[in-house]
Amino acid sequence: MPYTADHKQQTRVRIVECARELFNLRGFSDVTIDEIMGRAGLTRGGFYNHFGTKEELFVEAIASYLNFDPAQRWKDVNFDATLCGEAFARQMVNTYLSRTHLRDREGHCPMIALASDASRAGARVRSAFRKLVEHMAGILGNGVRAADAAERQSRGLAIAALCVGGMVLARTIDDDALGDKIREAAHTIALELVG
Amino acid sequence: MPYTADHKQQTRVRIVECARELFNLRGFSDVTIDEIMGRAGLTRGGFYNHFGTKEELFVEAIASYLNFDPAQRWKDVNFDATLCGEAFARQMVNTYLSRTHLRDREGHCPMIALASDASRAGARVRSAFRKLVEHMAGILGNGVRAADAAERQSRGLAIAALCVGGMVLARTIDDDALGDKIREAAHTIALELVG
DNA sequence: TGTACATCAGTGAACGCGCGTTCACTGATGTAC
DNA sequence: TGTACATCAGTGAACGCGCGTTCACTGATGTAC
Repeated sequence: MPYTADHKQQTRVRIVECARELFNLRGFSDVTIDEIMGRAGLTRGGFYNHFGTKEELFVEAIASYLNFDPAQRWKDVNFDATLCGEAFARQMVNTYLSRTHLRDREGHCPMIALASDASRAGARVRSAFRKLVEHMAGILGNGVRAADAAERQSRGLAIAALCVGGMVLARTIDDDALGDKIREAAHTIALELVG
Repeated sequence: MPYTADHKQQTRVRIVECARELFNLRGFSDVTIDEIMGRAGLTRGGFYNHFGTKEELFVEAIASYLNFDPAQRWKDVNFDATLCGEAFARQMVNTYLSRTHLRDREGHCPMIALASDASRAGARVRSAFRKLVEHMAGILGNGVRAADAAERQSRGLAIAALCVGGMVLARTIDDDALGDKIREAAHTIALELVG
């Protein structure tokens, strides 16, 4: 067998990362396979050695964010993966609504820029997207004071909505100062809601 | 002058409405001018009698939502435009996070499905988008109890983020029951935040 | 150890299709007389 | 009032371009001997 055993796998991971960045920047439809492969240091034709279709890559790009490590990408973010409960939820709010996250327009969470593209895509894309929502809302719900499991879930979902919505609006606005106000406003309220 | 004075204007308005609906459904890039004109009962070629470019139509489609009248589109929504202050803000939260609004995937607010497309578009599109955000946050801010103008603005922006984020996630999720839970959770918290 | 071979990740040209935009033309309608 | 005309909203074919996908080929690398 030519090439080392994980050579192809490494290439595949690189393509997925490049795709997630470009999709974040310019959306699923407007990014070409040519560009993605170029960013990964490859050429167009090789794409189909790794993925059956462009949409299959979209699935992977979204799903890959479940393994995202904030501390690795953002040196100024102290992310402690060993925390739990309220402390972990507060940390997630602080990281998600940080200025660093807002400014990283290619590395940020796919829910911020790709929700609409995902809503129009196939079942596997939407399933990957749902897993991100459930993951985030689960962590936030675990950190919240609530009377029962239903209220815990409900508040987790609402705080996730506030985090994502704050970033969506802050990212889109054509006025950096106002964008940062939106981010800060959402941050303040989200922390209040965690308790 | 052939045709009545406002014939062309009426056609233009119809094109803008059809465009907003299609953009909401499938995004700016994936909707063709052919489809938009077809929905408006016209043919492709006539488009450039009304607009210089496809992006110019995008500006109008977003801006047109400022004149949106919920009561006219949604018969089951009682929208009283004469309310003011807290009552008007509560009414906006109730309408925005209603099941009716969530289910109307072509008629809903452009901020829900088109934020990413807008963020990648030109200055005029982004300006139109910002006006929507400011309009909504202004109404919400006016309905909130706050110590000063800055806090009023901040809380208005945060509630707007929660409304938009709740609809973005609820709309994208591939599980109707969970989608509605997200909408309800955001609705509950948004009403609490208005006060 | 060195060499020939087999494998398959990667290449790049080509295909087919569809979209934004242009343009010469049509024909319905308001106006002049 | 009736008719000829001028206007311009609307038509639809055509253009140019770029993208997703395919495919025959290349060449770097691990393996067999």
